[in-house]
Amino acid sequence: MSNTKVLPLIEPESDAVAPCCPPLTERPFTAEEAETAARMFKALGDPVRLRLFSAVASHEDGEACVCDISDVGVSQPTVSHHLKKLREAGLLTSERRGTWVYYRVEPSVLAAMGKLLTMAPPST
Amino acid sequence: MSNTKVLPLIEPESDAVAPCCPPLTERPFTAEEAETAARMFKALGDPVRLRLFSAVASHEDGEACVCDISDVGVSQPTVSHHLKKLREAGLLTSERRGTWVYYRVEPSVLAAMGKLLTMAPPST
DNA sequence: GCAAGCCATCGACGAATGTCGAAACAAAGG
DNA sequence: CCTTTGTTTCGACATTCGTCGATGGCTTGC
Repeated sequence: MSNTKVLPLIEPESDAVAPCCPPLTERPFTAEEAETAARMFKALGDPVRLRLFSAVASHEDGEACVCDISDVGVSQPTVSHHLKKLREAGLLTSERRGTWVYYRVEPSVLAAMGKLLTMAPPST
Repeated sequence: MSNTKVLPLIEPESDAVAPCCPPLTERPFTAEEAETAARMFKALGDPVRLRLFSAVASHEDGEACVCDISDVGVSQPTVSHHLKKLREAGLLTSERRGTWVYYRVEPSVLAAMGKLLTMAPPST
């Protein structure tokens, strides 16, 4: 058990994070842009996921143990399922430290989604 | 049944528009807040709807005829279905003028959703 | 090693969703 | 009127989604 490796923890899912699209108001989205952006919106389009995400985002140091945020009215497997969805959408990352697993928000994603929703400045 | 109440004319859909929630990062969302906010994110969580919304939002004067934005790769009834969903979520409004129906973005909603995604300012 | 606690995965189920073609509705023009 | 054109509604279908209980994998502590 010489499992001394420390950080092969970068998720393959993190490519969903990247800057994807201009503001929604700038020009009509292409099919590809829409596909990418919709994946992120969809991830936040469920009440339970939104509560979980908000719980992590507002928690101390921007990270939270699963055990701290599991009280959202659904079973434990369901919580785990939703956290996985949020991970796959690139909104959260997870890391195991000893007994517990900690989730953390990917800050660049919030910024990217925020920009999508900005109004275009009055063009001339 | 002297129902003299004055304003039953408000669309049932328009309540989804209102200021609903603090930034996601401020504190954990309540179940109610999550329900409201998730409805809006869900509406944008489909690629076709996102393209339609973007097409309207980026169109001249912020409004567009259905016939101008129907080229998103699905049948016309499906376009109509998605536009209805966006209306019900409070993101778009529609108005018939003669032969054509025009859709228009509800600007306050973009602002509200944008605020949800803002990072909390460093506390103290 | 073994029991206990935390978290993820599996398999199954009903409900919701996206899609279409056909049909209905509405306005405009002959 | 009747036809044409633009848009919505209806009915049906396959797929996806949210949920659960049961099970499995890790890590810690005895």
